[in-house]
Amino acid sequence: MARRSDHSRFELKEMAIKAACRIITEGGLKSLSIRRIATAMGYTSGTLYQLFENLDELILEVIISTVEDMYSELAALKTDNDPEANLLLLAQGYRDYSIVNKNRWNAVFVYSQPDARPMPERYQSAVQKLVGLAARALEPIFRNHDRSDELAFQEARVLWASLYGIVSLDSAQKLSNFEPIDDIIASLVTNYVAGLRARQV
Amino acid sequence: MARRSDHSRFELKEMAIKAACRIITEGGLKSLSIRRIATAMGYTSGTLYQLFENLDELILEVIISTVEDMYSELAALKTDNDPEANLLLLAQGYRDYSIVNKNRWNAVFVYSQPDARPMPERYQSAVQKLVGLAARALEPIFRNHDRSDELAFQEARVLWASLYGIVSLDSAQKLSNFEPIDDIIASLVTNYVAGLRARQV
DNA sequence: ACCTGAACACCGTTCAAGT
DNA sequence: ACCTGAACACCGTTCAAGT
Repeated sequence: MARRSDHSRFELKEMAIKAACRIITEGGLKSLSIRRIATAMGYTSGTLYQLFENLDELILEVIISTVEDMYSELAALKTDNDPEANLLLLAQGYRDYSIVNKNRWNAVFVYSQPDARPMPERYQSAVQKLVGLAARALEPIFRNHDRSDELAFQEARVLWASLYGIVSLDSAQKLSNFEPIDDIIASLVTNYVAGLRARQV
Repeated sequence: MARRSDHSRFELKEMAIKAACRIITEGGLKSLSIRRIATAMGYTSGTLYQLFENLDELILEVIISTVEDMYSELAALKTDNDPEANLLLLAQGYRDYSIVNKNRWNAVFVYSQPDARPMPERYQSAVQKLVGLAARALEPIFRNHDRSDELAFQEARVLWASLYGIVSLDSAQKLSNFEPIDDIIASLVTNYVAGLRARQV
């Protein structure tokens, strides 16, 4: 072997990320390993270290592409003029995606940078785009403000983080599940929006 | 060696859980291993399999005791008569605990049962007690209802899950942190309570 | 009965050696 | 330059063997 050059560096990276994605989809993040990815690609583990710093960097790529993938699903949803209805639509889309792509989305929940470093810029901007969808839905509420977009984005971030908590607890079955998750999500959105409205007067 | 009986089965379990707790506190969940716990106890790894089914069961004990520990901290907080002020107090306590006991609380976030099984009863009831604190704070809002305690508990669960999302995203630095976490928490509590109030009329 | 330690089947990561 | 595969230092888990 050695010196095959069947694929460009770029192609190899793509192959690795795709293989990792498939392994996570099938067996969850815990089942992922460098050796397994290498085998799935038809290479050996050493090769992966020429493409990525380490396993964490590779996982990060899967995470980011998953967030981006969710964005394109949510962005395609038909929108409503009413902020509450719009947000409910987005939240249901979020929940649907996290159920259909359970293992992949769970990886997004569980992954964290080694040594408590912050998540990289590329991840942040992928999330930013998702939060932006909620922000646009909220904007009508802040019509009378001069900085309506900024305010909407702040509140959208709160809703995003809250939804993240609800869905992640539900997915790990960490919330005694007497109530269906849809009711919990509806409760969050309805009350939060009602609160924003009440405080705008 | 072999056959020492220096400690009862119960003592050994306690020792193992305490050792695991210390290792997690110092190096995070990732640094925990059966072998490391065994060494810290002065035993070998085989012994731990007479005390616990596997590593997951041992981690679960640490998780539960951490949730219980947080409960006793939050339960000791002095309470206010106003629901909003009371909830803010609890939420700040939650945040404080998660920062002071960062690695331990992070383990609570990250841990999930193998094979997607639900979390066991003991964990659920430990969480239940925590949610109960928020439920009691909310009750004045539902005074006029016949099932005020049930309603309060449902809404408390929504707030609990949302707070969980905010703190976990912040702890992993997954939320572009332009806003301080205290503002995000305040925004959640204020708007949610305002919404509940507005919808009670 | 209690505990050990070797054994098995895995890991992530590095790097000299081959083409 | 590209890729391999052995090597290192770890894993979780099992279980025959010792006292």
